[in-house]
Amino acid sequence: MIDPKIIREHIDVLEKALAQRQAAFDTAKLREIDEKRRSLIVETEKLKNEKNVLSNEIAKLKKSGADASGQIEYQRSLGQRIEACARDLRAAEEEWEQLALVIPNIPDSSVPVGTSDEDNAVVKTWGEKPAFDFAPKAHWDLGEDLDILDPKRAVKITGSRFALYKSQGAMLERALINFMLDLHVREHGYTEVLPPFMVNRTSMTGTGQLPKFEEELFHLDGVDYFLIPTAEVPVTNIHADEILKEDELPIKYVSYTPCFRKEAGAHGKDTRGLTRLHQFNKVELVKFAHPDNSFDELEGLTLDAEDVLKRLNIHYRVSALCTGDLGFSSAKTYDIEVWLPGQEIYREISSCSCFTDFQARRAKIRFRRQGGKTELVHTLNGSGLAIGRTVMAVMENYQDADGTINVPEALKPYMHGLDRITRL
RNA sequence: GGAGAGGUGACCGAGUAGGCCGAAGGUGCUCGCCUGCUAAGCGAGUGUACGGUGAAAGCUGUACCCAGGGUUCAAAUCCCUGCCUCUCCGCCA
Repeated sequence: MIDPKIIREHIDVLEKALAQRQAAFDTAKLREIDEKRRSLIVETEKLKNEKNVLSNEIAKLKKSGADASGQIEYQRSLGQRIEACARDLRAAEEEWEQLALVIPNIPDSSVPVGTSDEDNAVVKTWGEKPAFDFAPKAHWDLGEDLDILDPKRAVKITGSRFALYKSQGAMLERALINFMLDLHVREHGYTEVLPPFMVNRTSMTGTGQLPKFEEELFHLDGVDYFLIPTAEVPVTNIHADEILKEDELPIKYVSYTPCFRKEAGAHGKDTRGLTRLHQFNKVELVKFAHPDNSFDELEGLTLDAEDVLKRLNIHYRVSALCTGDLGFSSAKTYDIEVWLPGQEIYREISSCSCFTDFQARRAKIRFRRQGGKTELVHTLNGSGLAIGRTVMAVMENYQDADGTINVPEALKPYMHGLDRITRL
C-alpha cells in the first residue's frame, strides 16, 4: 500500500505513477472516500468523547448515591447515534481499503519510463554466448534423450505443467538447491530459513498477492490457506507486525521452497520443458532494509543472485524493468536473464525488487529509529535463483555434441564428483 | 480427535461481587546524578494505531488487556464463537 499522505497531499505524484505504469485507477473517487472517511472519524470520536465524559459523571453520581436516571437515559440515545455513525465509518473505511489495496507501488525515479518489456533497459551483460560446432539442443530434448526428465509421466500423475525429474536430473536439481543455499549463507551473509509452504490470507495480503491476484494462487479446500507462489510471502511475513531494532538492519534471509502458480493467462505459452510450471523450486533472497539505503541493498542483492551464474560460468544479462513492466508491489526491479543456446533466447531466471515501504505498510513491519520514532522498513527480494530454469541453463550451456552434459566445476562437489551426465 | 487449564504492555506479573484501569509492582531499556574501575545506589522517562490542532516541539481525541460478536448507561473484568498455547489420553511421520 502506498502512503495515504500521497493521496491527500501529492495526488499528482500518484497520477503520474499510474500513467507511467499504464494502470487505470480512479483517483478522484479515492480522494472523495478518503475525505468522507476522515470526517466520519471526527464525528464518531466526538460523540464517543461525549459518552466517555458522561460515563464518568454517572459513575460519580452512583457512587455518591445520587440519581442518574436522566443521564443514563441520554446516554442510551447517544449510544444509538454512535452506532449509526460507526456503521457509516466502517463502510467508508472498507471502501477506502478496497481501493487502496489495489493501487500499485510508485516507481522509483531511476526506473526507465516505458510501456512494455521492449522498453526495459539492459544495464549489464556478463560472459559470452558459448560457441558450439554443432546445433545445440533445447533442454527438453536433451532431458528426454538422457532419460532425466519424464514429462509424459508427470502429466499422467497430475496434469500439464508439472515435471518429473529422474536420476541424475533429480540430483542436479538437488545439487543446485544446496549449492545456492551454501553460497548465500556462507559467502553472502544470509540466514537460512525453511518456512511453511502454505500461508493464510493475511500473509498473502501483506506482500501484495491479495486481493488483486487471487486467480494466480492455488487455494486449499476446507481451510483458508494458499500454496505459496514464492518464498517471498512466508519469509517477508516473518517480521509482520513487528518493530525491529535499527541496528539489526539489514536482515537477510535465504530460503529454498517450492513455488505454486496457476499461470492463468499463459495458456499455450512455454508448454515444453521446465520453463513454466505449476510447481517449481526456487531459492529466494529476502532483505529487510533501512529506508536510507534500500536501493543500495537492491544492487547488492542483485549481485548476490548474479554470483550464482558467475560461479556456474553461464552468460547472462541484467535489465532494469521499465515502468510499464514493473510488478504491482515493486518500486524498482532488475531481471536477470540467462542465455539458453538450445532455444536461442534470453530467459528470466531471477527478478530482484525493492518494494520500498509498500509491503511493510501492509504487513506492519517497522523499526525504531535512533531517537525513538517508529518507521516502516523497506523490503526487498529476488530469486537466487529459480532452480528449474537454472537446470535448463546448465543443460543447454554445458551440452556436448553427443547429447551428454558436462557438470560445471562449481557443482561437482554437490554431484558427488560426477563430471558428466549421461544416459544410464 | 477426546478431557482439562490458560491467553494482560519488550519481558515477568497484579488486576473477577463491571465504573476511579492504558492498566499496580518488578525486570529490562533510555537519559541524568552519584560512586577512583566493576557492582550497587538515587531521580526521571519508557506501548501501538488512527484522527484533530500546530511551521515544529508539543498539545489533544478515539481505539486497543488474543480476535470477532453480544449483554449493559458503562467490560481487561460477564456471555457466545473462533484462533493460539500448555497438560493428560488417543492417533501418527
